[in-house]
Amino acid sequence: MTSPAVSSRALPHPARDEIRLEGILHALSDPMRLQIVRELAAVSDELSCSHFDLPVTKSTTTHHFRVLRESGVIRQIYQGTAKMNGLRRDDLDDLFPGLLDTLLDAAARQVVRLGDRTGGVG
Amino acid sequence: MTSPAVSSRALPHPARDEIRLEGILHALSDPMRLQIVRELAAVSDELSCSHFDLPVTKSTTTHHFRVLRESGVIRQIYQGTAKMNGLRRDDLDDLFPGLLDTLLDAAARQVVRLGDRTGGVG
DNA sequence: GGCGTACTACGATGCCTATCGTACGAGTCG
DNA sequence: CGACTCGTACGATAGGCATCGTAGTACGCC
Repeated sequence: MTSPAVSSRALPHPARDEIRLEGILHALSDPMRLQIVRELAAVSDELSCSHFDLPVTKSTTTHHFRVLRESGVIRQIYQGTAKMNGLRRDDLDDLFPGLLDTLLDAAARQVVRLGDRTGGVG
Repeated sequence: MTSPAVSSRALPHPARDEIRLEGILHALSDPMRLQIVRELAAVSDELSCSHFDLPVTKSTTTHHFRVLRESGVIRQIYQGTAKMNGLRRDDLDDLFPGLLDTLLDAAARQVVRLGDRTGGVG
């Protein structure tokens, strides 16, 4: 009633205090998920799941996004049929200052060093 | 000879260029291994495996140290029957500047925040 | 040589997880 | 309504991994 414009399908997110460092590290230890986070950081905006062209099926993509959400790395919101994904920068920077930027920098350095194409940012 | 004093049993370590960020994150996503790294960083020296009083058997302890070594986080050297462990600060700081310190800081903050005893440093 | 300590190697076990395929629900557009 | 797109849920599968126990190796000491 009050806000019928967007879908009200709610997605469970961990509260800020429930975010654990081990969970973040585990989530980012997967190359696919690390790439997702790099792309999200590059646009500093929200992207739909379908924006990402990952070399896995949609089922697996859903799985990876859920891992990122449940670990507290990203926030997911439905907008119609699309599900928008954004980094939880505010929460992460508050809990672990500098962690996200350092991890992103480390990932970028590795891409440069290895000449890897996993970045996909550019 | 030049250095016959210590055992020559060699342990396989990844070269600096072989160290991967994903491997580091995976290694540190385990609470036990994160605690080991925190203790090593606290003493900024080398510690034997038996120094650590982990709530697992020696077999499991060996396993965790191997994961840390094979991911490039620590260096292991035999000294007689003991096996000394030290952080690969030089390599890590060169490959990923600030990463190790940021991760250690994040871990410390979490211990303070959660009132957790997993630190064991003090 | 004999003994004790420190660590390893190997096999087993149970859980977690990355992946897939298929069937389904939610929303948009004609 | 009907069709299409986006994403989910569920089951299956294969591989990884944290853990253990036991047997064994390397080293130092007496």
